[in-house]
Amino acid sequence: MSILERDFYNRPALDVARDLLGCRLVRRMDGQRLAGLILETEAYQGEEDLGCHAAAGKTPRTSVMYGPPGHAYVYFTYGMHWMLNAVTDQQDVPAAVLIRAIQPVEGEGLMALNRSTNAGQRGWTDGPAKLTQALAIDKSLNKVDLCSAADGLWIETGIPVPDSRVERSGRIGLNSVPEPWRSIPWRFNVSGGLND
DNA sequence: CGCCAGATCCACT
DNA sequence: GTGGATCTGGCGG
Repeated sequence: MSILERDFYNRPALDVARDLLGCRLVRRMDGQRLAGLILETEAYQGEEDLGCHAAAGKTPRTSVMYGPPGHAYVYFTYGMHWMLNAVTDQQDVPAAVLIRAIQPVEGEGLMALNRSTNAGQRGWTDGPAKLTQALAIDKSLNKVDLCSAADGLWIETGIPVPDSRVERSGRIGLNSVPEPWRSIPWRFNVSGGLND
């Protein structure tokens, strides 16, 4: 295993979003490892990106995005869901990458327990709020350092994903965000999963 | 299957 | 007071 270093995150969100595909998201719970390969991401870059929470400026909620790269930005939405982002780009440039889907590879049993539904394995972690539930991620992990295993959440190198397997599209769920931000192709996903 | 409404609460206006 | 980077179950075709 090799934990991604801070320099990996010290780049624009668009670059980090692309390169996080295939990397291994790891959560330590009760001494056990829960992990999945990242299949889908979205980039949110700067106050000028009207789809980014930082478009509202620096607030208590968005402050972590203005800090150093390589930390977790975990926020609450829709009255019941937690979302996991990785803060990117240099200090004072608010940017982050939303992790939208993973493919479980370690600790599948615990993930199933964390998810209430009895859907197939693919249904455990194929949405941004599903994977946070499967990995027991909530506000207690907001702002933790992803470049260290000390806080129980980090990202390791994984399986390289060639450009031929990467699909791009507009970001999901930005229903009231004006163009071009609503449709700009800042969502990345691995076509067909990683069943190599 | 696809569509739709309900759930539920916090940050920001 | 408003609406959201969502998910789920129920209902109809």
